[in-house]
Amino acid sequence: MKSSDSQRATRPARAVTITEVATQAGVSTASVSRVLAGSRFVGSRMRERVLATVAKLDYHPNRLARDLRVGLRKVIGVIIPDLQNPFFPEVVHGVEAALYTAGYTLVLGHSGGLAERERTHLAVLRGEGVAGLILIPDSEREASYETLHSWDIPVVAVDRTPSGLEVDLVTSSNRVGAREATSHLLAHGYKTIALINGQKGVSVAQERLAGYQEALHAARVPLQEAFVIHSDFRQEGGRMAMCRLLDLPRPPRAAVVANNLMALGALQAIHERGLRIPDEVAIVGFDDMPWATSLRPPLTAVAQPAEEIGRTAAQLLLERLRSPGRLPRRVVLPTRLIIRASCGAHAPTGVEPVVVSAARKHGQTNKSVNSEYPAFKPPVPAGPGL
Amino acid sequence: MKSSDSQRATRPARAVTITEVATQAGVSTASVSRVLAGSRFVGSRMRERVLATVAKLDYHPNRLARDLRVGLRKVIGVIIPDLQNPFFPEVVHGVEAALYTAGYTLVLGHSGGLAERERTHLAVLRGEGVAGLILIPDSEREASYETLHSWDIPVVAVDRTPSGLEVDLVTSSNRVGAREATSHLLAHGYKTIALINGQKGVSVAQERLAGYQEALHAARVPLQEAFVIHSDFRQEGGRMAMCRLLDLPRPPRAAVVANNLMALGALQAIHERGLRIPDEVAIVGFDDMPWATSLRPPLTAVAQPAEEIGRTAAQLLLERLRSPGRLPRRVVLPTRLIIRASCGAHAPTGVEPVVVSAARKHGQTNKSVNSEYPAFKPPVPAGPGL
DNA sequence: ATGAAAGCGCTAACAA
DNA sequence: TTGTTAGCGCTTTCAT
Repeated sequence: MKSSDSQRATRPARAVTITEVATQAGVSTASVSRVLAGSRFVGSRMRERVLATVAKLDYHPNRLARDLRVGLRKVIGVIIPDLQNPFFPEVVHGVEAALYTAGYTLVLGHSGGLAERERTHLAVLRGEGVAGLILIPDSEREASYETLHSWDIPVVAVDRTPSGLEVDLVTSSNRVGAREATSHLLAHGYKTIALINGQKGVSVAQERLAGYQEALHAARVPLQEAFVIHSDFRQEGGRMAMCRLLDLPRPPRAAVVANNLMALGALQAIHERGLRIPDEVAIVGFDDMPWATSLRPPLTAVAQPAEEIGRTAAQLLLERLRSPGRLPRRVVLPTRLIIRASCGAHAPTGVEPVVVSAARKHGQTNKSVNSEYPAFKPPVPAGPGL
Repeated sequence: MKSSDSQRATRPARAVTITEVATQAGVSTASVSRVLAGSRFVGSRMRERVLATVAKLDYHPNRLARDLRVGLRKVIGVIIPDLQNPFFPEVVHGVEAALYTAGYTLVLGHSGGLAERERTHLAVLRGEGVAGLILIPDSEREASYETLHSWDIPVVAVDRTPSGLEVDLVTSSNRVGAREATSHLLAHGYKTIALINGQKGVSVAQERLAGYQEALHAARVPLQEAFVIHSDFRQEGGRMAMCRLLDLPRPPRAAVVANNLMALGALQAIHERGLRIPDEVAIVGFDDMPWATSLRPPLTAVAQPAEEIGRTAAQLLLERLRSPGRLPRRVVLPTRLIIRASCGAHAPTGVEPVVVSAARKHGQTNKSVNSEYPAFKPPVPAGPGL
């Protein structure tokens, strides 16, 4: 429209500025600014004139200029490690929802688990002057966030604990979740239960391992080293891990798999060998994903409130923006064991899964609610593993 | 560090500015700017001094100020309709990859299929002065992008055609994909094939319908109205659609399902009725998702190169940024029919799927490569539908 | 090779 | 109630 269509410039056509509006309306830029800011100190005639001109010229205020002047940006940076793992987009979804409501804009950085990319994004976000940062730390090395120290903006970490960083943190009750998953299998008579876990260094993995150990310990079942495999949170990793388990002279009769992609891989491995679930191998996964119900048998899983995690993280950030000074908080959102059929339990109703337990918010551990379990008859598995 | 830790301000601590660096180094701001810009006209002593001071002060240039001054922003806006559907995050992943390489930053907006949200994001992005826009149009009403007309920046649409908008477009060969899926089923002897599709108004849905029709027509199989269901691209929609089909007096023996979430829903419905796949109902889905191989039977699907779609979109945008003026292009990326077992075909090797055909880039239609098919014996389904 | 100074578009004192 | 003006942090002529 306003650009020379004949001889297109490389730069985008300069946009309408507040000055042009002011001139056209025959008022000062200050007045235009005031009208647009909704100041109470403007005459109604003035307001009309300005608004009309704004509409006529299709004026859009330049946020850059505004933010530069005011020294405040309503922009939040989000760094996530993996767009392939559906868990993270859901978290982002939650973040987005909260930010949108609060009028904040979201700048997304994808680290792909690469420390360097993460650093680059951090630098860019800093240059952009984002008001706050939601960080889902890279899975590899979770240290080296010294950069953040010299950078005085609120940060909230999600899902994984960045070492050496005192910030708000939102996670789900990984330990409890893993414990419940394991206990559930134990309650059904499984005695040889493997854990396919993520990288050793990652905090989620550590927590899930801890939960697994707790459950075994509580049931006085000795931990077998060979049954704990540290993989990489990805599908192929899960497949290989399960292969290794099945290659054991005395393979486990059940497995807890510590994330959704690895669970998929584990299932693959089991199918490839023609083994039946849960009769020959029982499975409890992590993350309740849309496909869980479409699998045969449907997948029992420890559900994490991904979206709520994101929303909570955003809210924490927004709060801290209002009142810095607060001490760092950690919010632990409850996981839920959703019992379907892959674990060898028969869900009472054909369709609806059984939901078991929940940790409570704000760092509390959840009490186990084993009493809520329907009294399943253990499958009494007979096979190599027993 | 530099903020008063005792009496935290609401605003973030003012960052180090170029002026401070200049003063500290005893040079002019212009020099600092030049050094940082990598100008050749700077003495080596100067450079050293500046660089040292920059490091000492931990100076990070303010991109806002820079961009305001220069009138150019290396920021691209991306608007996507649905973060729950794993297809879109993968597209974003591709976009991100390309943008990162080119040094661009990504601002993400989530419309959730809501026109108003989309408008809001558009306005914000405009205010942010993004250099370009990648738009995956809202599924509901794809019109009303008049806003974009008055806004003179390059836009590339992805996946769906925004009506009334002359912009670059990246899609996959939806028509061909749907045709191949349908033809494949026909080739295996299925004569009653349903299509579970997305909303009528959406361009992808239209294209997939067209492909479905083409295949039927080519095989001289009459189209049955009742077999074409327009759902909503979501899981529950797919489930209900499949339920409706199975409730038909003469239900179809096979179905093409036009996206991944709906396919999951359809499977659910089939399982709920205790029907066997593919013996009683054969299924070909859209989108080759990680879980396809973990389903039993593994899901035959029309794969879309989601990530490549995103990467291509970003590249198109970047190109146009360099040379506006160009005429709008549309790039059609090839789909691939990945044959597994849910369609009633037996993949030759136990594990590796058969990949059939591909449309070629840049708008060409792909030639069907039926010759590549191993000679499957049609399952000769005997049931109500035949 | 380096510095002085103008100005990007906007808001917020301060005046009037 | 409205206008004038300084200046946010940066780059970029234009001098020197």
